[in-house]
Amino acid sequence: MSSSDRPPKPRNSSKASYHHGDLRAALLAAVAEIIRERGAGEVSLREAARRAQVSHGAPAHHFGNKAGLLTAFAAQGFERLGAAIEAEVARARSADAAGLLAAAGRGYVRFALANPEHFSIMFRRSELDQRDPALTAAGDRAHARLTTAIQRCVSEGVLRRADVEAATAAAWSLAHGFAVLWIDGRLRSRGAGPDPE
Amino acid sequence: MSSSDRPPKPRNSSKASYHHGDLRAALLAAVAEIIRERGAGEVSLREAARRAQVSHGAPAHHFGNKAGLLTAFAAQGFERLGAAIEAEVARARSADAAGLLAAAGRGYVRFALANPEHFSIMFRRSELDQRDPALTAAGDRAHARLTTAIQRCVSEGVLRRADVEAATAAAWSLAHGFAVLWIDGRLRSRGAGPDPE
DNA sequence: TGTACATCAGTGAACGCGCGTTCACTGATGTAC
DNA sequence: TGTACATCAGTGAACGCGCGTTCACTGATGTAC
Repeated sequence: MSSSDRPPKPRNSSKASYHHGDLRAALLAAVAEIIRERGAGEVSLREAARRAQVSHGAPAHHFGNKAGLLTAFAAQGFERLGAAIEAEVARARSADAAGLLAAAGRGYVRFALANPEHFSIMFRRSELDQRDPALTAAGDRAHARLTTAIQRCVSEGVLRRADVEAATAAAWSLAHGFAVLWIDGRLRSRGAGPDPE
Repeated sequence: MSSSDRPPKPRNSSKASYHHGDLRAALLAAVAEIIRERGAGEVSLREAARRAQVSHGAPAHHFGNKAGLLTAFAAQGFERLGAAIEAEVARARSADAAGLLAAAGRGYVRFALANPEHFSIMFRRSELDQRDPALTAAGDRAHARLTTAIQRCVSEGVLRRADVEAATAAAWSLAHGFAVLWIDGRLRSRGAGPDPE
């Protein structure tokens, strides 16, 4: 008995190895799942812990507090947003400046439609820890991708320097508004895939 | 003693007369206040009751449940949105079709910036009772104001009929995105008032 | 004008729930020797 | 290879809180006579 009443050690399966394996990633995935199933307002440390199959204290231990978890999730979103814009711009490498800007917008929308859970948290500033360096860095990086495309428009003479500010606001507004309305289901009556401009 | 230990009857002051006077309006105002001070996620029946100075059971008695309160608040928002668009369009009566569309967009943004509390609830569909007739009616009415402006563009030949769908999506996206980003504070670094297009 | 009554807006006690956070702890891991 | 130890990721009990909802009730109001 004394040797057999210990449960068998968990196997070193592909995922679970070191304590949990990757609790951080598991919790972020749980957050996405909760938002998908119940909405962004329903995220809680305890529910995330339940889904990641750890005790309810674990998330706080890992992220400090609830804002920490949401902030990490939002930062992950900004990383992906930056990557999505980058990818679309790269695909349109040979296009002119206006084409690049359109590509950036397309990347923005693509990201939002592919990651509505992240998107719905990223802009809830009041629930995030805005001093978090990872969050601000990721946000700045994503923003820089848009700015770069606008600058290209200026240097190629498509856009006057005086209009940069307005153009940035307009392009961002258009992409953002489209994404928000689409995710909310208000634009989804007809139409096929996402359409830029 | 027997006649004086009753507290003095509340005076028929301009507001409080019939039971509460206008509890419905007081609760809706309380909701706006909570959102302004603490954010849209912090609205609760009990806090609204506290601010309206009634018992915590009163809001449920009036609106059925929490979704009922939020739905009434959102419906009020859509009413105001429709009125705001209407007002801007009326002011631009003599403009051409494109001018009318711009005016409609201006009305949309004006409303959002003047009523960020309502705006932040109106598009949280999952928290509203979407079968509520007052909500859908107000929403449809506001939407119709945008559609009308687009139709004018078609009838004046500014827009091809085939582009109506895309133009509606673009106009709405632009106005909505601008409003959302502005309210969130992401566009607010420079610039004076709200700028259309 | 006065009286009796029906209505129903608002009360307040009670319920059970899930939450965030804290904290002493355990036990698996990596490391020093 | 083997042993002792320090670290620290994750545990689980405990706390106090605010919440939504229910429900028997009260008492101000409007109405019928």
